[in-house]
Amino acid sequence: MSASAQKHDVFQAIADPTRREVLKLLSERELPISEITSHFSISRTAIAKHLKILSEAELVSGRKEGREKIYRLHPEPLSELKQFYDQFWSNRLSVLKHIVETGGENSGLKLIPSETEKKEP
Amino acid sequence: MSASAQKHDVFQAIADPTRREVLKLLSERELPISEITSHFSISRTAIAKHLKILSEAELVSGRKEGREKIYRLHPEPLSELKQFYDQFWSNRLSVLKHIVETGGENSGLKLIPSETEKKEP
DNA sequence: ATTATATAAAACCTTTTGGTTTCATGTCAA
DNA sequence: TTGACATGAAACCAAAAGGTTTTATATAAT
Repeated sequence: MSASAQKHDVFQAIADPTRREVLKLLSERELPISEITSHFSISRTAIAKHLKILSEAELVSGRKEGREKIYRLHPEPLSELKQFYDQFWSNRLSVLKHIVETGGENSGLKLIPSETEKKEP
Repeated sequence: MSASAQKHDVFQAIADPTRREVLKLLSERELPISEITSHFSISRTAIAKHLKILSEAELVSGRKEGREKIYRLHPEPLSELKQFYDQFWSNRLSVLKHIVETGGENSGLKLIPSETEKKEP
């Protein structure tokens, strides 16, 4: 097992709000399709398709138990999100550049006076 | 400024690989459309559309300078990604649950023997 | 054996996406 | 003022997304 052709990647998988909701549901406990469906206003078939996409992205897996299929979350691939995020926001020169260039506006970070400067006003 | 109707959100914006590449490019320095286009094999028009989507998600902004339009990155909204990621992976009971239930397989985390147990074999 | 549940699979439909090509417009350079 | 850029905007297209409905199948419960 290794190189999977992966028709759907994590980024695509989480692009849809319904799919994000499903993941949230499954983060609490594993659930059969029917129960997942009950949380939404769309058809069971539609949910099944969403689950298929999520499982292609390896974010969930389903096992059949009796007549129902029970899905469980596999949060691992979400680390790609963090990676992507970090590419722009963590320990990166570009962030410093951004802050310097903009003076920190809108950066979510601020250039603040040092401790020593702040104390004793 | 506040409630923006936001036709495209961050998740949708980064769903497309080309768009992710564009963001990467812009993380180095701001660039005019033509130059961005030169990094891809698709038309300038297509790139312009991608930029529109990115700017609807407020991930980039463009200013017109002379005859060219220069785009710059606005990484702030990407924090939504981290938020989403953290929802599943950080400081969450569900993570512990997941680890306990699976014994840590595929979790990216492991249950290892404590220091004292490990020492002196 | 019969019926109700839970899902699977297929066919179909509409809207959105990701592209293209074509034409118009503003700006810089000769 | 005449081109040569750099874009903007519109029309058009094929394929993918997100749904629905219908039909079939396996399993549980009576």
